[in-house]
Amino acid sequence: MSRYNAAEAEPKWQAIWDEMRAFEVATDPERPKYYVLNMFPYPSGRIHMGHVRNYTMGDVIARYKKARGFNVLHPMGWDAFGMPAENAAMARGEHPGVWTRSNIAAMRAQLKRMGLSYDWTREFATCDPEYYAHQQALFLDFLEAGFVYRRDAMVNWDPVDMTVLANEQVIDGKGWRSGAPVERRSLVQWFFRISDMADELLEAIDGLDAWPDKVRLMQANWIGKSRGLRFTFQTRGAPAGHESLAVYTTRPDTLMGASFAAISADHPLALALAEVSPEIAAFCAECRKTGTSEEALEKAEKLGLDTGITVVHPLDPEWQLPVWIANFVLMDYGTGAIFAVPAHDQRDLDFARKYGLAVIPCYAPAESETFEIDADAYVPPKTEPVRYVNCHVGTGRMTAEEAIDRSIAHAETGGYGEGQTQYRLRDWGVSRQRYWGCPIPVVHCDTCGVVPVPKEDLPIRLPEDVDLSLPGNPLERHPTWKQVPCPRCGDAARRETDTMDTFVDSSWYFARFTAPEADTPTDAAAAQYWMNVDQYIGGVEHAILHLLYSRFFARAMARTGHLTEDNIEPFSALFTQGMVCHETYAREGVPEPACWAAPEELAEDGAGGYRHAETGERIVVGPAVKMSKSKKNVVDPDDIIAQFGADTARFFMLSDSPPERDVEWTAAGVEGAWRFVQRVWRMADGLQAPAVGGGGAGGGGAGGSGAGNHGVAPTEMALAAQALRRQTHKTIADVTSDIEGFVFNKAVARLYELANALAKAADRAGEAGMDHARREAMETLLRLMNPMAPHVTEEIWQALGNATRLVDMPWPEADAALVEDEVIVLPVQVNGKKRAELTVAKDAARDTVADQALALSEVARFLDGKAPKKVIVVPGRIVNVVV
RNA sequence: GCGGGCGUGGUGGAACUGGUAGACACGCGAGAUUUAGGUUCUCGUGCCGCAAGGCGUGGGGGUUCAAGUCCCUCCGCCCGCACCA
Repeated sequence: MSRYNAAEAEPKWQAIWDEMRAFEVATDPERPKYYVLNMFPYPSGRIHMGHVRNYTMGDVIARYKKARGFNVLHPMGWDAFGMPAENAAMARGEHPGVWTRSNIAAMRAQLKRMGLSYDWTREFATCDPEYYAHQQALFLDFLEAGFVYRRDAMVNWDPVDMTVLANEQVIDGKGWRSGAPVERRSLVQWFFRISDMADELLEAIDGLDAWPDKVRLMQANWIGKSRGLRFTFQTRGAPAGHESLAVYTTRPDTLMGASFAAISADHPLALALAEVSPEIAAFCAECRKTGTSEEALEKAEKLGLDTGITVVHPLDPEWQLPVWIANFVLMDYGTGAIFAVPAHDQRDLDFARKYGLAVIPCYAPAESETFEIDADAYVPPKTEPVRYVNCHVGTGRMTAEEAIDRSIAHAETGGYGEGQTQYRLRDWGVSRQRYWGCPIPVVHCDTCGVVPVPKEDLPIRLPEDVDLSLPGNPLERHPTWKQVPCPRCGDAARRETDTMDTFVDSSWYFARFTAPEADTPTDAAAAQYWMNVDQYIGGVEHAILHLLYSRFFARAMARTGHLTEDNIEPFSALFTQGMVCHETYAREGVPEPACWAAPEELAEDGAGGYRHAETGERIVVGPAVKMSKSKKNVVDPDDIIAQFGADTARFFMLSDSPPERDVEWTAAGVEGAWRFVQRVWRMADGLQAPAVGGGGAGGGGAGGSGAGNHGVAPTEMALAAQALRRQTHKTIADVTSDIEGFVFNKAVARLYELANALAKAADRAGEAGMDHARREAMETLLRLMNPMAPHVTEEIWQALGNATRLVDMPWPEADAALVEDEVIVLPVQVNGKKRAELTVAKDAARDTVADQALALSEVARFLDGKAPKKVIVVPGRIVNVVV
């Protein structure tokens, strides 16, 4: 009996597919298309198991859809700009481009060993001038259309990477990559006007019904729409130019509960006051320090300073409120100023208690006569009716929503304010003071100002000779690169030295894949045919940034003629897969970073545990966590492919856990997948020579019926053969719906079941129809398994004597007559507990079923000769006898 | 704090609109093959019990002929956002 040799077969089949150009596709309006895309990787050097899992899922979908007759676009490329290349360049003295290119070469080779069905002719890297030239063209068109602008802005400055970060890249007040506390600086920056599309981007989320709810919710929260009232206070005692103070509130129904106004330390009024008051200046400086760098905002104490200024309450000219500068008021939301209602807002209450300010309730719990605010603000849900006791638009029970509506109307009628919708989403700052990114194609001229580079001069290439040994922007320091004549007047001018955020690169690559050779960013015909991406697959960590930016980009591209309005939602369906985890091994008694041991450092201790092979320390096995170099719990895909083959790695990645959940990588699990691959191979061995006994288990020399069994009428067919055929066709139906539904673990389970049935059927070789049924089952197994384990299935398919290639075979069709059972087994319950089973015809009448159930001895036992109270028959499901 | 998700054997996980809980796999146990180990094959495996039977989906309560699934309540874990007015 031979053994399947993956090391030999896999490269062979990969070469055959290459030669066939099996996965190269072209626009073909005659055929339906399917575009399946995995989030392209950053070329960090090596692929990891997360990539293997992600790309295997995409490949299953791609191969399956191809078999279903679709013209499948399945491309791969590289998200190749970014900081790590510069860091590596600094560390090794190697040019970022050289480092990146060699990483790409290594990773491409790894991906090829996995047998993924990519159209490699479409490959590109975002650092290719052929790619970023078109990105620059898009930038110019966006600039002309008003989607891009430049302004002086307070930015998040990463002092380690010496670059600006987008709000989205600041996590807990720290740079997402460097982890350094972010500082605030004022710089002139380029922005994409994404906030103008906030409402459109929010509304369209409703239509993304093939996206995970979780992602849709995260995007909606990120955009953060709120409805409220904007109105103006008249000030008393404020410096000139600050006679009024605008505030925004989502609770205008609590206007009567106002006890003070508060402004941000960055508010123009605060800045004006700081000019003349050292005390205020010092306080504002203190606020800014804690603003972003303090990580424990939760514990951050409310700080405030009374400015001495007052404002007049809009509903009562005699009523004046003090104006405080408060550290919890943000300048970049609303107007940077609020009015505070301590009774119904916890922050305001904390502040009021600390500084002895008034607490005035507007509404109270319905049941309470003696209502008092203590340490907790009273904040009932907006949708529930509450008892208003002090409100300018009415008292008594009403919902806050209703009161808010009335309050806005009241303000608009009274002319002191207007309804306003606010968004949390802010414009996307894309300027980065780095070398390894796409240059922004404009020139700064002292006479003409900001001048776009003419498109015929694109790309603006990055200079090759750069000095990366110093912090800061190498383009700024370059001796000649930025010196150019102004495209408009010809005088000496300077190039823009900012490069684009790398999220820009990944915001339109999916469109470029539809025509990677086009001499414009997209090709209309190709984009029309291939877009949108039918299935996008990637990590949930991109749920907000990348996906939101891409949605913005598609709209901006449509409005500048690079896509159509049909393609403003680029990803029709999204799937976010879970991570690949692995146990951790810690050497006992060794402190944290040093304690981690790699699996190969372990030795079994003979008692079911491990010791460290060299030091002998006891090993504490920790829970499975995401694979990471620092925890030393990574498994290298190359090692697995070398040992077991790509099919095994792919099959295991699909088999153990639901795709959206984390999967734990275990040696036992991989071996299980490997055993299954070998088992399928052996089963085919038995089928090749049915006449010569001894191949399969048991059996003996009963074979010999040869091919004559094909076409045996069902009535003549042995029961076992019929049963096998039924199972084969049920498996087709189940696996098909499992793949469609992205439940690969269940599809795998169905394949195991079919294989088990096939193995059992080997005992009955030679029975009428059995050889045919076995052959059908075997071939079906191969065809259903092919998208998951493409090499071994091709190999067996060929060994079975087929001249065709599975890669070209259509998906099997389930015979509806064989999927439905004629006879079914119904569970029979007595008082809800299962007591017996009953075999009946599929379409047996209720009464017949009930009678038969009552006649069963297991049921009669409980009846004791009496009639049952009730008999419930759910056709095709269950019988329940109530006594 | 706000929003979302999850909780099922020793383990990963199945269970469609309420209808046989534990598919499939791993692990474990017994046996067969093998010089031996591994491989392979067969059988068994939720828990208690010799059995009949009983108990079982985080805890408690409810609806129903029937609840992992629906409702109420409590507990635990995970993720996202977070001084957003």
